Amino acid sequence: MRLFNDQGTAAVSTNHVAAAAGISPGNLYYHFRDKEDIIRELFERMFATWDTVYRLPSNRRPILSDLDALITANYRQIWRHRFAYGEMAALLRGDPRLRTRYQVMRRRGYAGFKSLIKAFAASGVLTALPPTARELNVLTELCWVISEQWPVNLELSGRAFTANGIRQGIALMRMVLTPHLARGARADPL
Amino acid sequence: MRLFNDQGTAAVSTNHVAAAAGISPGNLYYHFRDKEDIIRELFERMFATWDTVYRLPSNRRPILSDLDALITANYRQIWRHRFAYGEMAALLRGDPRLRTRYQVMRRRGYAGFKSLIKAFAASGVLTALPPTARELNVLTELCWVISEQWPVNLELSGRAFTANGIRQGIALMRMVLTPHLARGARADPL
DNA sequence: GTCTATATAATGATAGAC
DNA sequence: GTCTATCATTATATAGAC
Repeated sequence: MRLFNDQGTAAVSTNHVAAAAGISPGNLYYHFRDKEDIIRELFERMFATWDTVYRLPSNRRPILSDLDALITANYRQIWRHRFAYGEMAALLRGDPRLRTRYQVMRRRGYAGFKSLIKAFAASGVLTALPPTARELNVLTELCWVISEQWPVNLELSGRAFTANGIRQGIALMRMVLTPHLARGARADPL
Repeated sequence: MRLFNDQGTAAVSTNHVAAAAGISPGNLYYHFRDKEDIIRELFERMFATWDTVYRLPSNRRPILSDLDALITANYRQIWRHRFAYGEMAALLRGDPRLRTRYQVMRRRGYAGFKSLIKAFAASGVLTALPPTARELNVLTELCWVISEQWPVNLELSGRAFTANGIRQGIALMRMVLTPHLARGARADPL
């Protein structure tokens, strides 16, 4: 994953992976059927983290700072797997099996995202959610796109993924959500 | 560009490009130094279109429908060059020269984006722009990320880039801009 | 400018010993 | 499970004739 994150999947050969892992190419092919299989495994590990990352405190009602924490955790998560998000379209185009799998997990993730938004609404953090289901979908989609793309976008612009970069990303998400925030919460400092 | 859009740059060899162009591989290398050079040329053609696409009517004040038209034109433009946006990070990582060039053009494009937003504010379409320069930057960045990523995102989710897909993209951009729209303009149907 | 032919190198992947 | 050795294929890129 480190190699893929740093150089992109196309620039990293199976020989490189084997060398970095400290094993022989032959041994690598004992553990993985082919290169696509390695990438699929990395995707699965990524999917597996989704359930734990996008989770609210179970012992109390979520508050605004939970929202910030969630956004931050999300960005870190995406950054950790940036090889995937930086060339997702190319990866999915080349591997139909991975594409199907991603789209299934994406739908699940999207539903989870919407649940989170609704949970923040129920707890009074977001008091002015869009009235129609359709608009709520648009809002969810908006959050999804920004979540998924902001860390890579940061890299593209030449900036680094630092605390400051994350802060800028939170500002973006806040600008989307502010019109839906409870009145008292809006003044919360970044 | 068609091959790259359909299969991704890594999956398309120079031999494929030559065959699709109806010339020999040797001839292709007479016209282009190497594969990166081909990609750089495609990027340059893309950059060249930016000035013509992101442009307001010169003979009158821009109105709300101009904003929608601009967003639509933008999405179409991105879609036409989706090979670039679908694997931008990987492409820039592998070609420092391209990275530098992209970042220069990106800064220029970002400044143009901000000018457009200000022009819509000056003409009364956007009446409630964020008060501080900092917030205006966040809004601009937000529009930029969505512009750049929505068409590819549409593809990733399994949807097609059709009139309907574009309409959904406009809805996204509208949700970002609505809090800043003039009151009378908000009721405008999609 | 365009071609054919080819050099060179790397890649993904396998065979088979241990 | 791990290795060495190697294969077949493919890709980029060049040489040189026309």
